[in-house]
Amino acid sequence: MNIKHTIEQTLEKALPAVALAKAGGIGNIELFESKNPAFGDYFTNIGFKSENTDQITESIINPAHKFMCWDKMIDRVEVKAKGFINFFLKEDFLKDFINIILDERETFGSSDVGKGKKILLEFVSANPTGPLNVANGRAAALGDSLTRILNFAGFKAVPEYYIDDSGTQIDTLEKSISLMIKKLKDKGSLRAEGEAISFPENYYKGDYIQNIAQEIIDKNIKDIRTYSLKKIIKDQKSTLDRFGTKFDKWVYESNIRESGKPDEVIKTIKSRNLAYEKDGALWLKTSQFGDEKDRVLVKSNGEYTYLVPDIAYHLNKFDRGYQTLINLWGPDHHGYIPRIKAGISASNYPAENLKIIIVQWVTLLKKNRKLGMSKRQGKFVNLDELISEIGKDVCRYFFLTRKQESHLDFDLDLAKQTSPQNPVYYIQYAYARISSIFKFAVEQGFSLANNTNLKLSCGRHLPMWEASPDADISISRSGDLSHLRTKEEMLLIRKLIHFPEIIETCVLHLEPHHIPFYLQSLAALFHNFYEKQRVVTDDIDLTKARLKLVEAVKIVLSNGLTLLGIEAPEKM
RNA sequence: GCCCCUGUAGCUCAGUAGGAUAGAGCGCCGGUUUCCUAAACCGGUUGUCGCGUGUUCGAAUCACGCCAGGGGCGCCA
Repeated sequence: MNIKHTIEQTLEKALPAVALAKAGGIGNIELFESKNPAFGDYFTNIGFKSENTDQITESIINPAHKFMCWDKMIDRVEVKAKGFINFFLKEDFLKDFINIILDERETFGSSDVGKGKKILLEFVSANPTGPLNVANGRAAALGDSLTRILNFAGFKAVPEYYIDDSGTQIDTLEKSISLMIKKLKDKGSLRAEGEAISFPENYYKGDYIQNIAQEIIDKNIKDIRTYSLKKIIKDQKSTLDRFGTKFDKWVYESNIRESGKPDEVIKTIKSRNLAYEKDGALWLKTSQFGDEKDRVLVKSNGEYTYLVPDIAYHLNKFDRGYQTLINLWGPDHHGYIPRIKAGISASNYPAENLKIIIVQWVTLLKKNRKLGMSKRQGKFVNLDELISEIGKDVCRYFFLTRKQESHLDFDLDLAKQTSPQNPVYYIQYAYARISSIFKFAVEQGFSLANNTNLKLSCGRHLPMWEASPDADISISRSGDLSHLRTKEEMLLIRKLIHFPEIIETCVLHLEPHHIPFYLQSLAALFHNFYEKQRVVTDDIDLTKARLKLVEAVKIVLSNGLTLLGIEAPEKM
C-alpha cells in the first residue's frame, strides 16, 4: 500500500471541480515527505502553483470533503506557512500499518504500475577478450538490481547479455594467444621469461592470455580461436554467477549474423532510400535522424561494420515482443547512441522505445594513483579479484549506492581497510539482530504460526506470529499495536511506511541507489530503538506488539536487500 | 574545436523532476556492555553546495557564461 498515492488520489477526488478548473493547469496534486515533523508526515506545495492559493487551500482543508479512508488516515491538515499544506497521519493508522506490512510480506513495496509490460535489459555485454573488470561489475550490479526492481513494480523485465564474438577484436585475441603460444614454446614454456616478450601495441596482454596459451599447449588444442572464446566466456559467466547476477539469455553476435537478419536490415534501409554509396562503401543517412554525420554500414571491402548486426540485434529484441529496451552502456559508447537509434528508425522500428543508460567509469585508486582500465595492457582489476578481496555484498553495495552517472572513485586499499565498517554490514546486522530477537522470544515461550521452527537457514519468508497453545503469551494476529507509543517506535513506523514510495522513485528514474540509503536509515532507527527498548520483556502485551513491529522491519529490510541482490543473514 | 558526464563536510557520496533550518557513511575527539548480537548506541567536530550572472514567492536543484576533472568524436568494436 502506498500512502502517498492514496492521499493524492483522495485529494483529487475531494477537490471540487470548480476549484480545480479555476486553478487552471496546476496539474496533479503532488505530495512530498516532510523532513520536519512540525510539518506533518506529508506536505503539498500546490498552493504555490495556483493563483488562488487561498481557495485551493480552503478546499483541501475543508472538513466537508473528508470521506473514504480519510477519517481513518488523516489526523489533521495544517497550514503553517502560506502555500504549504501539511498532512498529519493518525497514530492509530500508523500503528495499524504494521498489519498491512505483515499481510503483504514479501510483496510489500511491490506494485502493478508496470502492468506486465515486457522490458528487455541488456547490460555488461563485455567483449569476450578478457576477464570482466570493475566497470563491468558496476553495470552488472545496476542492471541486475534494476531488473529486480522493475519486476517488483509489475513489469516483465528480462536481463540479457550480448556476446560480440566476431569482428576484429576477436582476430586480435586469436593473434595474441597464438603469439603467446609461440613464445611459450620457444622459451620452453617458462612463464617468467614469457613475460619479457614484447607484444605489438594493440595485442591483448595480461596473465589470462598466458594461462589460456598454456592450456592450449598442454591440451594440444587445434582450434585456438574457439577454445579461447569458450574459455573466456565461461570465466565471465562464472564471475557473474559469483556476483549473484543472472541472465536469462546470452545472445551471440555470430548467431545474429547467421540468422540473415543483417542482410534484411541492409535491404530494408536501401528500399527506404536511406542509404547511399560513396567511396565504395554503403552509408546510412544517420544525419537525417540527428546524428552529426552519416555512418558506414558496409565497408568498401564488402564487410559489415558492427553497426549492422547491432541494428539487427535490436530489431530482433523488438521482434521478440519487448516493448521497451533498456541498455546499460559505458561512457565510451555515448557517441554511438544517435547511430544505433538512427539505424532502428531507418528500419522502421520505434527507436524512442530504446532507452540507453550511460554508466560512468569506475576509477581505481591504488596508493593514491589512478589505475588505467585498459584491457589490452592487462592493467585492470578483475571483478573476480575484487569479489575475493571485499566480498560480493560489500562490492554490490558499493556500486549500488552511487547514481549511475556519477564517476566513481574506487580506492581499493580503503575498500579493503574499511570493509568491516561498510554500511552494508550495518543493515545486515539489523536483520540478524531481529532474527536473534525472534529466537530469544521463542525460547521465552512465544510461538510462531505455520512453522515448527524459525527456518534460520532460509528465513527470508518469515512466519507470522500467532496464537500458541499457551494462550497467555501468544501473539494473536490482531495483536494490540496500541501498546506502541514511544518515540523510537513511532519513528520506525514512520520510516516503514515510505518503503513503497522509495521503490516508486527507483522505478521512475531507473535508479536503484535510493534503496540502500533508505535501508541504512531504517537500520539506524532500528538500532536506536533496540538500544533503548527491549522487545522481549515480562510485559506480554507490549512484547507481542513489539515483535510485530520488528517483524515488519525485518520484512522491509529483506525486501530491500533482495532488490539489491544482497544477502540477509540470520546470524552474523 | 564539438558532444556527454561530474564538481556538495578532511575522504567517498545522497539530496525524491525548484520547496520550509543543507544530509549520510567513513575519519577525528569523548562516553556507554549484570539484560533480546558492542559489526551497536550516545554526545561532539566539519560546508563561500566549483565561480559569476539571470529566471521567481523560493535555487545545491532551472538557463546562460566561465573554471576544473573524466570520457567520446574511425570504412575499430
